[in-house]
Amino acid sequence: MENASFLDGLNPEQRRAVETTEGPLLVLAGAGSGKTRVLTHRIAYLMGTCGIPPEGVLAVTFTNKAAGEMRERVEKLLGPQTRDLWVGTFHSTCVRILRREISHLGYSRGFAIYDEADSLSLVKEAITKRGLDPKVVDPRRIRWRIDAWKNDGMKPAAAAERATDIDDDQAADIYAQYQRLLADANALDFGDLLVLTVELFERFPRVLAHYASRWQYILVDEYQDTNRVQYRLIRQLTSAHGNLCVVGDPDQSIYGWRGADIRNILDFEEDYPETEVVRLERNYRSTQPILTGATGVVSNNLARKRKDLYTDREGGDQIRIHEAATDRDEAQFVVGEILASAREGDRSYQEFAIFYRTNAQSRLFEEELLKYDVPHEVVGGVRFYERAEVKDALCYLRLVINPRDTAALRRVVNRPTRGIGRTTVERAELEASQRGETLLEGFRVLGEGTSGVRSAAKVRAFIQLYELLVRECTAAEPADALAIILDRSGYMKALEKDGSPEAEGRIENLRELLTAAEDFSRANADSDDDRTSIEIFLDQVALVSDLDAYAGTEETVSLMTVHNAKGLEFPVVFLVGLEERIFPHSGSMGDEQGLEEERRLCYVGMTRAMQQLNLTSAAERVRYGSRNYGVPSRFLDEIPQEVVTQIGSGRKKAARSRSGGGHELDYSYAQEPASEGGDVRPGLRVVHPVFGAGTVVSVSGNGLDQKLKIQFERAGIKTILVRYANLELG
DNA sequence: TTGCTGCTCTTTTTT
DNA sequence: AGAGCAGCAA
Repeated sequence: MENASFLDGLNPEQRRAVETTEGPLLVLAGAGSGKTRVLTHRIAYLMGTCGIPPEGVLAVTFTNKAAGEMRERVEKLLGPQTRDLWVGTFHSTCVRILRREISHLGYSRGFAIYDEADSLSLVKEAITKRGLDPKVVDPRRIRWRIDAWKNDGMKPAAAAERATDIDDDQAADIYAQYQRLLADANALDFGDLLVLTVELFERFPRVLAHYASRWQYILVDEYQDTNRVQYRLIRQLTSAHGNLCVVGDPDQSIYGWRGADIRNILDFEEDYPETEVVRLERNYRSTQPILTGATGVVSNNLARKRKDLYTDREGGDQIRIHEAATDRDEAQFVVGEILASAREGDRSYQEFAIFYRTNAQSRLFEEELLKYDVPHEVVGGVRFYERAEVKDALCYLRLVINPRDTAALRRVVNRPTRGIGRTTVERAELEASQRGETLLEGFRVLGEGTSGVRSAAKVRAFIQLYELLVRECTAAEPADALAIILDRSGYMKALEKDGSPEAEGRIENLRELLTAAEDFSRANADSDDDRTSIEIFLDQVALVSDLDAYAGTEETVSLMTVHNAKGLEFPVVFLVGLEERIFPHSGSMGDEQGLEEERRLCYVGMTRAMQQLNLTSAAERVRYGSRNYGVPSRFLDEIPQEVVTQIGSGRKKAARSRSGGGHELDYSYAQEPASEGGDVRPGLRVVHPVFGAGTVVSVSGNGLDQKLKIQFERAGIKTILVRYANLELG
């Protein structure tokens, strides 16, 4: 392999970022400046030119998808010698380490990974165990607090010590209880994965030494979004050599609420003396108006290092702003634009993306897209692996692997309903805690029950089912194990018997789960991991995000939150719901920090656009089932006006609608009817901006109210109000 | 114990 | 508007 090939096509700064292999390196990479390219070429350069073996490199990315893509791109440069190269998220990397080493910390290696729902139910239990009432002490808030502590690397003792008020005292107390429950269940939550890895390295220097000497070169992507524990982990791993390359952009720091600490990147040069700094400021993605607009917004942040992005792409469309009267109108506008642009601009659907601030906003757009048969893909929202039936199946599997997994057991014991209700579960819990045994043991005792427990026979049957599953599933491949579970538990049968459309959907989801499990086995056939196949499968499932499953290659319009849009790019972007209290979100407007993060989020959304950026808002919006009136986002005013074009109704219109009660129709799109100068009669050929070519079937109404029934070639029969339709003669 | 009804609460964003 | 939950009847 030619040495030069890893540097080919890189600009001088990118090249420097690749070639500076020794010591700490900070790459400040503006949006669209080719940072992924730098990372992949750097890895290839390390291995291909410097002769570093693959196992000597660790690359940490933000999502599993990014990890997969990175590995793929490195393989393209180097060939398939990347097996021992570790690329993963912080969480997946920690899981792999812990599966090998966690026995040092007194957990057993079959530990379960608890997601948010599992963790919440355990917090609830912890609250009760501390003699408090979950209705009074909000479990969600406590969970949030615990998570924040974990992100800061604080264990219960430290949290209790630093608690400054009664609330914190109480939370710290529950935190301690919660950790005991986790330990009893042999389970870790997301935060633990990081915290325990750091603890492991701290307490067992020899274990740390093993990994620190293995990974001679470490790369971290999206460094602006790392939290304190992640920082400490990286510090531990690089203590020996300091060969650390971090890539990030302070302007794209959008996870402060999750514990990301922007100090990590701002203080990097102090924390790692003799840091080389490379700035990537040339943008390869967007046209000048988009870049000017986005920079205009983010430069309103006071706490910001100055940075100048530039692009060679002069010209290009202005940023388009549309202020709709209602949220429904907004959705109609966006979908109408997509349809028109797909036709006239000759674009394929995958070139469009719709970004919103909150998941709940997706619904109207989905409905509208559905109405016009536009293929689309929603990223996020209700996650596949969190759907009730999918999670039920997985909990059976979890229980087979880890009999102490109380959250899984509680979930599964009466699914499908088998007569083991709340009372019986409580009795088993009592039994278990009295004997200091697991919940499963509690059930077992109940099942043997000579005491007059009415449900004893049913519990016994469940225990037998469980033992059967353990025998048949433990050594099986995940897909086979799941099939056995769904069969023997009667789960599938219960759904089939149900027969309702919802049940049909559930069955469909379970089939999809089986397919996913089969795909998994195929992909991991030659894995040299020392976890069992089921273990790896469960680990993966626990840590996948929807973004990971998102392919982005099919002929579909993409819908997602702005957070999920990070790292992606699209030719045409619609950033919607730009209203005060939505974007910026009401929850973040209180303090300057929160507001600045919202602004960065807006910047991230805007800079995803390559050619055309559309920003929309609605004056009136239904929220929580009631009407709300909004004001256009301040971010819209922060965009330099010379790069903006207002489309459709102006702000005056929106203001009128807001103050004037009855909502007025928007005439700005009204065109002269196609009938001008001649009669419209059935048989006339017309072209509609959205539905395309068609033939008039019938005419009704007069003047402005004239309606046409049109048979469209592609869209079927629709009734169209001539006034709004902007029809042309075809 | 189940399943129904009517009430509450939600919404930030997610590895 | 919709989901999730508590409370109640069968």
